[in-house]
Amino acid sequence: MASDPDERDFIQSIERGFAVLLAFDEERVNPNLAELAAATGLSRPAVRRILLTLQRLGYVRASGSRWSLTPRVLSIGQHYSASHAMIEVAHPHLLDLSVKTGESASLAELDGRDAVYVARVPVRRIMSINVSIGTRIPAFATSMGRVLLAWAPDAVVDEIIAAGLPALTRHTVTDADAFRGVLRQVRSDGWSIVAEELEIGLLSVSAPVRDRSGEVVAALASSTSVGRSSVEAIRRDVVPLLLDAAKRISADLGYRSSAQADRAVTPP
Amino acid sequence: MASDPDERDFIQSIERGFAVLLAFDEERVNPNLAELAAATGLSRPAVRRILLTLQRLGYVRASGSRWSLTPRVLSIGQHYSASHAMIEVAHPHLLDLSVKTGESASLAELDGRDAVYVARVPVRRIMSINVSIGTRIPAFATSMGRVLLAWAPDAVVDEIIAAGLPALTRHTVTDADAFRGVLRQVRSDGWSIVAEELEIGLLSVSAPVRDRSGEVVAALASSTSVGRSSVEAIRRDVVPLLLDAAKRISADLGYRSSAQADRAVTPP
DNA sequence: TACAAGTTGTACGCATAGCGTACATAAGAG
DNA sequence: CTCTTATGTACGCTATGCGTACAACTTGTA
Repeated sequence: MASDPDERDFIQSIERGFAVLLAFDEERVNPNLAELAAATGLSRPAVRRILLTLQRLGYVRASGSRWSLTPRVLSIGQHYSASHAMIEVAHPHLLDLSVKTGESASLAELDGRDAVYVARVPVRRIMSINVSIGTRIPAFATSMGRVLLAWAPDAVVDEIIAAGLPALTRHTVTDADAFRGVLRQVRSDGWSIVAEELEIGLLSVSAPVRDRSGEVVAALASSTSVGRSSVEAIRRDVVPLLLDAAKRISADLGYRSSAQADRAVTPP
Repeated sequence: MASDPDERDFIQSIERGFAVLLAFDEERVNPNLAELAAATGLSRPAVRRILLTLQRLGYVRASGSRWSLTPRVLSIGQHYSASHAMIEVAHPHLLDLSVKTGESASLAELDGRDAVYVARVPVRRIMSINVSIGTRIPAFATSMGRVLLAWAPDAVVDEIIAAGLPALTRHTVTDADAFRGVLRQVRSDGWSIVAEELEIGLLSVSAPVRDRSGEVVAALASSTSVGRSSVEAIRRDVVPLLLDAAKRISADLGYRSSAQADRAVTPP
């Protein structure tokens, strides 16, 4: 019933704790004991013990016989931002890019098959898409994801292809060979534009950010919509700004391009 | 050595798992086993088992003998936002308030002694303070915190006073009786302005948001700096806008004011 | 009012999950 | 090449956490 705790050095209770914590979602906003037990596949007494534990730790709260998450769970993510200098370093550059393009700017990292937003400067529009830090999007169908995959180990790409490339819109690249070709193109171009493959109307362009070791650690992106721009306009106007911003973030992270000597070296 | 697992129905391993996860912070960005063991007070084999477990769950990653968090930890907070309709409901109103005031707008909830940002519309300034969703600030010295405390059970206020009211700046209200007086004033005014009590130069004003049961569940705030505004200007210009926005969010949450009939009842 | 259906709380004895001590081993530093 | 400091491994014991089984409530229905 539990997933696969067949390995040594694995603490079952921790897995179970997270299972219960993550069972709170759109489907289960205020679940009761029985619902959580059903959702996690654990016995009711086990779920109860876990909930009482999480309650004592401040992550969940009971109102009658219904349970809900507390804002404490948001704090867990704070530790990520606090422990990754890149996010702070990148922020002024995101802001700068956003001002120059008039569009939202984002930074994402790869986690499994998803790109995860780790920093973002939104643009003030009423109908802005609901994207926040921590939001996950399938890597294969987004510009940020493709940049991350283009420089990722082959095994990662293979695993994503093996998991399947579903057609999220009628424009999504779903053929494995075509997809590998796209990644090769991204690697040679140094940037990726994806038009309406994740969602109709959505355009985004992305470039890699490297750390001091030269490894691609994140993808910088600028996104807009078909109403406001086009693939051609992006290629002409946004790509240079994006590459420049990505280069400056990389430089701030200590990356020294071997191909060309960077003029502005400013780690304050 | 462990904190106090003396109660029944408490799963020690879950507490330990979070202890290790939260030991990653500014102090320990890439800790090794020994550092984490020292930080948590656990034995090295125990920390190792926990790390291997967290690694399998995708929350930490090993690079050599150093460990670091993965962006997966950011996803935990997503479950909070997903399971709290208020955040989505409030967003357009935050945006509207931010546009009207030209300042950042925020929504926070009370968690222990802190106010926790759960939604926010930042203003695009280079020197914007580094506040993001999940950021915690001491409730007693902020306008949002005081609004939340003004309508919180006495026990919560007592506990905060018992924990002490440190002088964070030279303007901070640190006297227990004076503080209770401030909360009484907030309750009768229906809003709170706090000037430079958390940080020199920081001004903020806040008003309560109620759910359908009439309980105060969050605080809406507008914040600015002494260079751009003043307490008098906020009281005159911002308070009416803030109260209006807070009222509309409350209405969207199903709150019906008993004192006065709301004219605009617009749940779309 | 009594019954039924669906809850959550509690007790308890067993198995084993997870514990720490102790030792082996690898990697630098001097 | 030894000393130091780190991480990996083994192992036996204990108490931690497990699920079954039952009790106590609550709520809707006959």
